[in-house]
Amino acid sequence: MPPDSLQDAWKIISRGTLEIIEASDLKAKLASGRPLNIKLGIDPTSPDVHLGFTVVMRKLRQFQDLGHRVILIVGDYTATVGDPSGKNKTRPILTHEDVLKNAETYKEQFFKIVDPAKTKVVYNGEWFAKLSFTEVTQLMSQITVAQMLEREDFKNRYESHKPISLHEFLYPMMQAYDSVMIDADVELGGMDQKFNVLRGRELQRSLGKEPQVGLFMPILLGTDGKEKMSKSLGNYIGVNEPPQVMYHKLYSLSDTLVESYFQLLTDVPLEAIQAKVEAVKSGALNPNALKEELARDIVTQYHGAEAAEKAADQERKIHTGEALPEDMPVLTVPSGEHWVPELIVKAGLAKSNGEARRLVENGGVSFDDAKVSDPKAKAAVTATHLLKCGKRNFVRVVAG
RNA sequence: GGGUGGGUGCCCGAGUGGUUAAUGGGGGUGGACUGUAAAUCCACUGGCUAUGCCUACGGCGGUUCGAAACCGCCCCCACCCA
Repeated sequence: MPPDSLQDAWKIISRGTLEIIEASDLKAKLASGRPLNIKLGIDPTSPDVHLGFTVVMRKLRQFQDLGHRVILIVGDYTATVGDPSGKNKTRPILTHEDVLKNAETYKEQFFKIVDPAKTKVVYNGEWFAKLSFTEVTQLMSQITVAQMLEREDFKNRYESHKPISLHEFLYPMMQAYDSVMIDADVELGGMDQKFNVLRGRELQRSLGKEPQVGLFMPILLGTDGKEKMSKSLGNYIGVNEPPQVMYHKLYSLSDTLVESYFQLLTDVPLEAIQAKVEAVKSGALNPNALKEELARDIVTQYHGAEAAEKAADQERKIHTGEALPEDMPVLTVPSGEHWVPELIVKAGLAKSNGEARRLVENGGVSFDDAKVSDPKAKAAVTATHLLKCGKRNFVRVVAG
């Protein structure tokens, strides 16, 4: 590889990374000109892929575009152990069957970003199923309890008197063993994976193999701008979400996240991002405009330019009050009088009559643009009506 | 195996016989403001067409007019000792 393209490659690879251990090793590997084995291990516990996962996937794709090979390790075995990383409690152990099913859903979403032609998928049960107890023992003898307890999450749990099951100690070593088995050159992960990835490096070295490089990407914060993006926290944007939903979530993103989202989720050149952020700071650029650009870019990646355009248009209309969402949910009920809270529940806008009642009492509900303030109110459904709860929740109520 | 401290609503965490779905915080939802966001302020936050009824403080029994609180047994967690 000629030196200038090597430099370009480095620029692409290092974009957005938090840490590369060791950068010099990676440069050497890249300079060798051979296709590298880029490892990503997944533990398909939740099959819904959100933008947080795509940070790493995009990086994989960049490696592929530079001629390298991705090895996706589906942790069918490790998932039954449960990665303790970043958790303050023991994860539930999945059945093997669940894992395989989740893996399929995961792969489908994974290949929206990563090129399947340059990807090898392996299940780590392939080797772990054959490992003897003696071999496991030998593997575990490579690390001490004190070393394990240095790891942030274990330490915290230990100190705060939360349980740590002994089997959780197996996980980092299993992940390390994966690297050995596939001759990983680079392993990608979030910073929460640092400990595990470094174990892989150590293990390879002690077995006389070329150690892998750890490439760590930042954890993408969720739409609230506080916690990491996660489904259970409800601050996620799923790659399978419809364009309108995706657009809206991105558009209502916390201001503080715009720069990092651009950096980690788009290919907009870093200098250009910087310039835009400066422009917003100086007041030359409306922050909304920048968010709009972000939302459009990302929605385009998953749904195409046309869908993004449409979503942008819809979003704008909704906010200016010009129009209602096009595809709002429809609730069909027999014509006649209906207790409003009941309609709200049926429409899925509240979980219980009590909650719906409270919505009404709080003044968040309107029926055909008339505010409903009496929780006992009934609405006459005769044709097609508009039920609104809060600013953005609309339901078409149709007599039928 | 022995000892100690614990298990409370979505989460954290008060409460130790008696108005009460159960202080407070977080989170969530609605409203005001705004830029859609943030910050701030206000309201709501177990279920039930409901001035009442039901379900709730690890589980099951018991004491009592009355228990989340007292007693017994059991389950679970952490720590210390072995």
